[in-house]
Amino acid sequence: MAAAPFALIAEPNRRRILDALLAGERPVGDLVASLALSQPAVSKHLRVLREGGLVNVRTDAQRRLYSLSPGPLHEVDDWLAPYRERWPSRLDALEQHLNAMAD
Amino acid sequence: MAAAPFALIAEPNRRRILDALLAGERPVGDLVASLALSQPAVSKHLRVLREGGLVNVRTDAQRRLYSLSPGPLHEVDDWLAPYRERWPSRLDALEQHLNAMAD
DNA sequence: ACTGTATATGCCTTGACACGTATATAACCA
DNA sequence: TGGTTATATACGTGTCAAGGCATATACAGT
Repeated sequence: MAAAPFALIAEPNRRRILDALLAGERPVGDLVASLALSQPAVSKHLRVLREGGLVNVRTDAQRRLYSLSPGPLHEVDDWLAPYRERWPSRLDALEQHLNAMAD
Repeated sequence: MAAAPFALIAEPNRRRILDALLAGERPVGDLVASLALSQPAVSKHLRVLREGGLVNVRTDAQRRLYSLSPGPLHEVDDWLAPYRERWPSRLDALEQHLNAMAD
């Protein structure tokens, strides 16, 4: 049951997998090598990402090449929009700091 | 131990709390009323959000007024940046559809 | 067919977390 | 002080997800 993208990117290792795929498609073995994680663990994350529509797979002989499919991240971006408009400026940060000191 | 913003916004009810705060600061009771959730549950979410720096509290007599502090969401936005550049166009979506049909 | 390589799945354990109920704390008011 | 309102914490419970190890599956080369 394809999880929401929010939950998908909550897992640090999954974010690292996605980050690794930014450079282009990669076989599972490559990902295992770059994340200090067991091969089954990586395969399971890839499955979750696949079911969530964040990655695609392509079969190449025994290997399976995973690539990005960032479409669903759009939902996160959309949700973020109203908050982006409320981004704190540096002055706000200073103000918060002073408020914290006043406590 | 202030959780990363990614984990904070993974919880749907927490997102709803943040969304409710977009309109301005609110006492806990208001939030309880708008999310069909027990008061303790809301208080706990607020605690997590507070520790994560996503909300501020202000005491007003017996009430505690929570307000947004969206700064940490910047981290999510930053992480999202490289993916945003890879957003699928409608043509990409068509292509994916065709690829899926070809399987 | 047999072996090796690459990846996926099954099973199990563990830890985290979301929730509710009950209770504590705090501020207000009479 | 006692009672009432508003919110926080303690505690117990159920669920779920992430990880590892073992094993299955798929493909390739001999």
